[in-house]
Parts: sequence; C-alpha cells; structure tokens
Amino acid sequence: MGKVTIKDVARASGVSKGTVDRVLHGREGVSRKSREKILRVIEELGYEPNVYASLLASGIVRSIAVILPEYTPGEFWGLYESGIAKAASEAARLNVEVVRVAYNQYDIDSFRAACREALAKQPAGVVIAPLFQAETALFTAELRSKGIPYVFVDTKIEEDGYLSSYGMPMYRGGYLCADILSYRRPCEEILIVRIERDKLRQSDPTVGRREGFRDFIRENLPDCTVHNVFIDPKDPEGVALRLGKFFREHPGVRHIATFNSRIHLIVPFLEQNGLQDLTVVGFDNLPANLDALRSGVVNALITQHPEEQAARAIQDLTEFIVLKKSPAQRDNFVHMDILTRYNAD
Amino acid sequence: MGKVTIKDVARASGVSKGTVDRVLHGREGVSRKSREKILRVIEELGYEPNVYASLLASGIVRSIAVILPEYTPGEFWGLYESGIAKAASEAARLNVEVVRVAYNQYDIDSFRAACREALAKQPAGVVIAPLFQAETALFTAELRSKGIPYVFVDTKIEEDGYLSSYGMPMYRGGYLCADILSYRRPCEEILIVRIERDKLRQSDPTVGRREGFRDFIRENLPDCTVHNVFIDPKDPEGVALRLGKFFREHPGVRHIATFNSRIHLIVPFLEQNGLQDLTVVGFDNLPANLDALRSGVVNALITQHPEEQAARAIQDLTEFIVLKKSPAQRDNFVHMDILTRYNAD
DNA sequence: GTGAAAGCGCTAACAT
DNA sequence: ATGTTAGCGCTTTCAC
Repeated sequence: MGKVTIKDVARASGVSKGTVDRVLHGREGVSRKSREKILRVIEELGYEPNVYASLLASGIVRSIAVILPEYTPGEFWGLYESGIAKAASEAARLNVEVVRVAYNQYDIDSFRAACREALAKQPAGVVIAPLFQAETALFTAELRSKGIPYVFVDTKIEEDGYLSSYGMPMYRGGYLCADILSYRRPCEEILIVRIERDKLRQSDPTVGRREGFRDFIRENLPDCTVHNVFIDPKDPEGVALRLGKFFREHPGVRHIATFNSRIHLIVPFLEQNGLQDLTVVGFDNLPANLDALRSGVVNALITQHPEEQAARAIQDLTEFIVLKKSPAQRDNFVHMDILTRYNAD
Repeated sequence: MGKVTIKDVARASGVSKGTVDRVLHGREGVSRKSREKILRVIEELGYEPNVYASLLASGIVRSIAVILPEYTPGEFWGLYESGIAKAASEAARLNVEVVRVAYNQYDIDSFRAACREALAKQPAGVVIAPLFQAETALFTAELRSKGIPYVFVDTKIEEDGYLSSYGMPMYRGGYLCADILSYRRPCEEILIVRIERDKLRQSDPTVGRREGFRDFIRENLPDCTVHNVFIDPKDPEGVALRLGKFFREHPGVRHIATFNSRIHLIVPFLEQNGLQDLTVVGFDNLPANLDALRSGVVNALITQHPEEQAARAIQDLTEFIVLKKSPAQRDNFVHMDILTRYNAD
C-alpha cells in the first residue's frame, strides 16, 4: 500500500530507474514500447511518486511573490512580517522561497511597478494585498492567463480566480467598534479621526468599517453626532493643532475612534492636554497602540491577525504548488480580538 | 536562509555528520566539548533540520488509529471510507499509516474493546467518533496521560484535550430539515421515522437534530402535529406493518422525515403503497438514499461530508505528529448541502 | 534509447 | 567518542 517505489516499477518493467523517471516526466528518448510497458506497470502496481523525495533530489526551487505596501517600523503593514518569516521557513523545506515586493499604498504607479516586478521574478504563486482594486483586477487577470495561483490578504476584490483569501470582516469590525465605544457610558458625540491622505487612495480599506459603525449608531444611538477630523501622520504639530481646535469647539466630546491602525497618533495630544476622561477605541496591535493601551490612554483595540493571514496565505500557496492540495476553506475571515489594558500581553 | 544543512554544521564544528546527528537526537556518546560546540554552531548558523529528508532516511513509521462504528455496505459509516483512503495515501508519504478499529455502535463493551485494541497498536494519534460519551471521556483521558493527540469526527464530547474536531451542526441540521419539509406546502401533520434500537444507545446523535426540528415547528408551525414511528432496520416486514398501521390511522399525513441516514428504509413501503404525493426529507447521501432521490420518492437530502471530515481529521493528526503543526481551526463544522433530484449527481 | 552512478539531507549500522 | 559508509526515493548527469 503506497509503498511502491520507482525501483519496483523499474524492476517490474525490465528497465532502469532512469527510464522510468523519463516517462514519469514525459521526457524524450524513450521507446514507444518501454513507455507503454512502464505506464502499464505503474497502473498495475498503483505506484505514486514521493513528492518529498523528488523535491530533495531535484532541488527545484519555486518562489512565491508577496506584494504588500511598504512600511516604516511600527506601522500596520509591518505586522505581517513575523507571519511571513515563519511561513517562509516552513516553505523553504519544500524548496519554496518567498520574495518580497513592496509598493507605495498612495501611489498607483508604484503599485503597477510592483506588479511588473513580481511578474519578472517568474513566481509560482503570488500573495497580494489589493489596495488598488481596479488595478489589481488587471494584474490577477494576467496571473490567471499565466496559470499562476494567487491569494488575497487584508481584503479581497470581487472576482473568482483566487486560490484563497484572508481578511477581517470590515463591516462587523466597524459595528463592533461602535459597540465598544458606547459601552461604558452614554455618548452623544463621537470624534472619528481620519487620515488626510487616505482620500488619495482609490480604495479606502476603512469604508467597510465606517459603514458598520454608522449602522450601529443609526440603530442604537440615533441621537448621537459623529464628527470627523482629518490629520496627516507626518505632521505631528498639525495633528495637535487640529485636535486642539476641535476640542475647543466641541468641549463635550468624550468618545474617540479611528478606523485605521493610527490611533497612536493622537496619544501625544491627549496626554499633553490632560484629556484623561475619554473613551478611545482603535484598531490593530501596533507596538505604539499597545503602549497607549497599557498606559490607559487608549481603552480598547480591535485586532485582526495579520501575521496569521500572511502565514496561512503562504502555506496555502505552498501546498497548492508543491502538493497540488487545495486549501480547506477558500474565504477566511480571521477572528477579531478585543484588547484592553488587562489582556494586552 | 534555511539552506543550512547538517553537512554545514559538521564542517563548521569540525566533526562529522554522524556526530552532529547524535546531538540532534540527544543520543549518547558525544563528548561534552563537541556537544557544546555543535549546539553553538547550530544556533549561529540557524540550522533547521529537514523533516522530509529525515523521514526518508529513518523510515520510522507512525500510525494513526481510526475508531469508528462498524457497518455493512451502504450504511452511513461507510461514507467515511473514501476520505480515509485518500488521507491515508497522503499520510503514507510522511510515513504515517492508518489502522482501522471498528466497534458495534449499540454495544458499549464492544466500544471499550475497540479502545483497548487501538491503544495496543501504540498509535501516534487517534481519530474517534464518540458515540458513547462517558466512555469516550475515560478513553481520551488515557490518551492525554499518554500524550497521544486525538481528533473527534461526527460529534465531539465536552472536554478540552482534543487536537481538533469535525462535525455537522446537529441543531441547525434539524432546523433546516423542518424548513425544507414545510417549504413546498402547508403541513399540519408530520411523521418522524425513528430507529427502535437507537433507544439502547447511551447517546443518540440525532437528539440535536430533533431539538432543532422541534424549535422550528414551535416557532413557525405551532399548529402542526408531530408523530413518531419506530422501526427496526433489520425487519423490513415490520417496517411495512408499522407504517401501514400508521397511515391507516393518520391518512392525512403528507410529510415524512428521518433524523438519521435511514430514510431509504421506508422507500419500499411508499412505493408499494403508491404513496406518491408526499414530501419526504432525510439525511446523508447513502447510495440507497440517492437512488430514492433520483426516483422521486425522497424529495430532499441534507448531507454532511463524512469523507471530508475523515480526511481532514487524519490530515490534522499527520501534520501535528510529523511536522508539529497545529490545525488552523480547532472546531470545524462541515457545511451542509441540500440535495434534490436536480443536483444529486 | 537506455543504464550506471552520484548526490539531495539525513539516519543508522558498522568501524575504529 | 567519533568517522565512514550505505541507503531512503528520486533526479540528473554522463556514458554507451
């Protein structure tokens, strides 16, 4: 059972292992007669090749291109790294290497260039965070035409050719955010802090959260007013100025949320102005966010698990590429965790 | 990166591969000095052993015991076979063999004996369908004390030591069954056909379905009467007699369901008595059930995917045993499919 | 066309 | 206590 080797096939066919290998890989230079005989024997004996031994001997290395936004240390996209590293070392055992391609998430040309660059590496598979939807659709069409499998992380786009997808349910995340925010005390006004530059991006990944948030408010706190303030991450002074102005005009606001990972950006302002009696909720376990959680400035963080997304994306691709095994589940929503200062560690 | 081999470690340590292998496996006969040097080099070089090469060379074979109820051809538990076979051939590539242990699902002593038998095979892992709950708890406690991982299929028991579990959401299945049954036309009376002998079993796996069914009726068809008829699968004539009696007493009944896989047992009776204008719903895609679906006697089947459960259970165990990889998800509910004559094939 | 031989990373039996 | 060797199942040169 399953223990038939190439040697057995060779012996039973009256040829050498080399010849069997040739027909196994459909290579030239085997007589019609031998080929047929060998094929018959394979059938009879129920021979199945051992992928692992094959990989070991051939040394064929395939690569998976991982296309993600570039980041500076401490930013959201950096959270994927540990998962990528872990999965990469597993994949290495199967002769699959992981190559990184980064793009500027605010520059579509950079995204296009990243796609070209990835393709140039002749990957056997691609992991991609599709921040530019239309552009991604063009790229995946090309991947499909080349027969290259791909998986989405962070979000997916509406199409049907991907191997699997990993992401967080955005709408529910926003809904949950509103729930947590209003849980501790009644809220009549909420401040949403948003990123100025996100307006530039074709697809703002936080729209789903915004909708979920809005629906929760509509259903549960119809009298609550939601304010927006836009800030620029690169301009800390500007952040302080805008928030200062806002709180002078709206001194009664006691609830703040962000729909992105940047809640930490407002921490200095809150600390410097002694604004302690607030309820502050954000997303993602960036080191800076966790610090703010521990110090009590931020009350709760909703986290997805980017490292898990990355690891499983790479794993799915690796297994598909070398073992031809399809993932157990195609669309995967990672679970959300709610972190407070009491379970931050 | 990840490409450091035992040879590299040997060279850098100034010893032979053999010695490196010895420390890698904590075997005797290495000088303190060499051991420390080698350990240091392993650390520095970031050496990680290649499991696949190791397996290939050692030829160590581990086994997984699969403990399921025995069955005769065409019965429910036979549906697991194809999944077991498939997973077994995959596992074989990793030197894991699957051994079967069967028990009589109506005889607790037989179940106990099966557990003993499985244990005697010194398995590296166990797959089990826990039809006897209390008895299973005792067995898994023993597995835990021996450090043997196990996974549940079909149902799980309430404890916390299993590696993963696969099953169908019983309650929802029953709820769905009632929905489908009452979909086509109003129903005032329903006949549930049950198995006489299931009373004997300590845990009837269909109770969950019965509850879901009952709740649907209560919520949506409060005026509907539910009848029960008990039959003995081994006594076809008795089946006909009991059903005949029932329909003489309740000629208005137009809806029939089972909560187990045995809907096919009532097909001969329905055919022989020309009872065509009924709505009949059952569970599981047994060959006999599919035939009844195609011929129109049964209107719908709700199917779980036993073969998928088995395959994934074995896969989880194999990966855990040889690669130390934990399953992506611990509790898994397989999806339910609704089969009618139009999508039976 | 085909066989023989070496080698992939690792293990295990046998030397020394 | 350590090195050498053969071999796991398969691939890949290199002969013939």
